[in-house]
Amino acid sequence: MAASLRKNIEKTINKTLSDAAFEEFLKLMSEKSFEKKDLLIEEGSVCNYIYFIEQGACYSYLTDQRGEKHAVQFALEGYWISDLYSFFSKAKAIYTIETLEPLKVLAISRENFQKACDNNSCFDRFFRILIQNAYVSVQYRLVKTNSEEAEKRYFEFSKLHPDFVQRIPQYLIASYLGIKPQSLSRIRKESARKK
Amino acid sequence: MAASLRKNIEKTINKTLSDAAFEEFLKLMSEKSFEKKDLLIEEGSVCNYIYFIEQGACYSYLTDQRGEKHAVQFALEGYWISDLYSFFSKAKAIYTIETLEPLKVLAISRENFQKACDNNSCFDRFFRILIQNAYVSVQYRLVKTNSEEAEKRYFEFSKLHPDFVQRIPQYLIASYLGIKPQSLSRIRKESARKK
DNA sequence: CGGTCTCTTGACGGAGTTCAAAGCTAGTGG
DNA sequence: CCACTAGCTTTGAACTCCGTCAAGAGACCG
Repeated sequence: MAASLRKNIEKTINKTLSDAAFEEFLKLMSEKSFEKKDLLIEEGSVCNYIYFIEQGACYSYLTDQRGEKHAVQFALEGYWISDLYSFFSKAKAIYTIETLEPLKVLAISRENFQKACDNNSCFDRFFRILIQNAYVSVQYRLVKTNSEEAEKRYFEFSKLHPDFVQRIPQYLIASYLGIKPQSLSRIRKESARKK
Repeated sequence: MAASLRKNIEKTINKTLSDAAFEEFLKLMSEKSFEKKDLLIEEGSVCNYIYFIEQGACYSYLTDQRGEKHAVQFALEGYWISDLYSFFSKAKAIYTIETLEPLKVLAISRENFQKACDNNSCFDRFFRILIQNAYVSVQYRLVKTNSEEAEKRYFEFSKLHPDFVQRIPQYLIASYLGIKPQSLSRIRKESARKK
């Protein structure tokens, strides 16, 4: 049970956990299930959990003043997702997290997160590395958004995340890339023509 | 000495450090000075330090295939800067860090970073929070880049970072915002007209 | 003061948006 | 199991924001 979580942690900190240490951590997490289109977090409410995806797919987005949604992150099996600012500061979340498929997650609350880190400092390290990887990749995405055209960004994305392209609707991928669905459709059409 | 660093750490982890703990940490850092236009890290070489800015200003950028530079981060007094991916993985850096003014920094090497975290787990926590804050703000910048027009991004930026607007050349701010200097000039002209 | 770097301004062009409408697809209920 | 609907994708035409090219004005430094 929760083998994927254990693997995820051990791979991240690059060392094995004792059975006891892992069991202790796992006790601090609760399993939850969601239907398709359910919200894990809603903008405006406080985000009390960090989620590890066991099965299914979801994504986070920001809603702008005109009511348009802008995809921020996708999460499939083995990914973590949350609104970290809200989680750590208890401020209102600015992002909403919505499922794309029926979802099974392991959730850790703020209090239990604190406990986990206090019990065993390797979890401070684990979350540091997790967030560090997320930071590095978001920073890269930002600089690419500022320096590359949409077409190139799309091909880099589909090379890096073929699984996302399979399972996530095109209009959300467009949003994630910072373009409109019409534009992505044209990019794909044009690239099909070339070949 | 290094009071600003101590304040920075204590504010971040939200508790005071013992003199001994801080001294121990400080011993792991070395003070370095740079002239204006010096490079702290160069794209293609391995980044071996994380830098804490004591005095001066610098910024990181990515150079694209056409040789154009894209500003990624600015750092003034009290900020930390590095190429984290290169630092942690020992891979070649993709960013260059260049001073904008004569610079005084405290630098921590990879080995000493490891020691600091091993000696005192509050540094694992410190760097987790530091990177977490950076992550939250870069993610926000990205979604704003994808959802707001350049004019609005510029005003949000100048409201949030009036000190940057004072000390950093306009063409670099433009680059940071993902637009050309000409466009930023026109945005500023237009806003002056309105008032 | 001369040269280089930065900022401004103008005219034009192009990547991506907007608006609109028509296919297409998948999920739902009869 | 099929029909219907809602949501997704595609396509076209006009438009817009920002980029590109070019040139000149201003600022800074040796």
